[in-house]
Amino acid sequence: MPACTSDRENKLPELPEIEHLKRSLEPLIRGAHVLKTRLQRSDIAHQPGWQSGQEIRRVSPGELLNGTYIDRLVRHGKQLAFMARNGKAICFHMGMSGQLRFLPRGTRLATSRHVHCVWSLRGPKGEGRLIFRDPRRFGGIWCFDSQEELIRTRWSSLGPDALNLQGSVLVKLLSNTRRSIKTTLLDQTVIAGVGNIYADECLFSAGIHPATPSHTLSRSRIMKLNRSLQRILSRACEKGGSTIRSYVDANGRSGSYADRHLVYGRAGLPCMRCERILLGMMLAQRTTVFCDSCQKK
DNA sequence: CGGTACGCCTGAAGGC
DNA sequence: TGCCTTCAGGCGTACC
Repeated sequence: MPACTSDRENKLPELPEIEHLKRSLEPLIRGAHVLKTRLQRSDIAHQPGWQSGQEIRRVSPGELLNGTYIDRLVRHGKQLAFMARNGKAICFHMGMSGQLRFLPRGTRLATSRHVHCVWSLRGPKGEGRLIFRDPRRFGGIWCFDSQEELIRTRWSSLGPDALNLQGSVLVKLLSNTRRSIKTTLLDQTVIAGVGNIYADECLFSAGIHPATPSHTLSRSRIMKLNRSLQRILSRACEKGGSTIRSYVDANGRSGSYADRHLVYGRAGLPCMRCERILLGMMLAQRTTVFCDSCQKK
């Protein structure tokens, strides 16, 4: 039996990866004075009102928090925001391959390819540069004049954060949609933060077939699903998220959760629970792996 | 409402 | 060995 497939671990940073990133960045940049910003690729930064095809409004250094202080880091779902002392806010989405790295003064990045924005900071642990790097450019930076505007215009369309979600809330969210449970879990406007890896993992853990129509799930099965979701997400947050080649934390370290994946990336391999061969299917245009024996509709 | 498809983008991996 | 093709993924959007 092969130990593992040639797991093409190239998946997006989901909630646990972003939460771990937030925790690793906080001691380095919370309270930091932003001394200088350099936007290398203007199309990676967005402002409300800017739409592709229209005239491009240049994002100014001030909008990237130049001259002010980073007071707080806030995560919602897969998105991370810096709240500044002057009231402004910037929000990051890492897409598939986004990285935020803090480089203490004197250290260099192995490659500066695909570095789109650089902030020079005087932080609580000393000076350094914060870099945003995103080879695939599915991610981006959104600039807001106020924190209220970020929440009103960008985060209001997201569902409640998946971490510490109450089971009874999940019951309510799933009750009025006929879509498959996997599709619903991936919909950020329903629940914020669940991506393909953790959707498959928590459905396996809860014994629920991914194609089950959401509204047919009993209250007790949804409560069980939520317990699985909370356990898997919180454990992954502590471990630093999945080991995904493209994900690294603020210090450049990758996560260590991959060895705990029971279904993700294991289609065609034996189920860890019953040893039957795990099946793969496409659901919501995404690779889905499940055990036909352990997971029921 | 839900489902299906596409484009965006790069690098890993597989075939030859 | 190196070139070429395929594929993965979130998310916005279009269309049935």
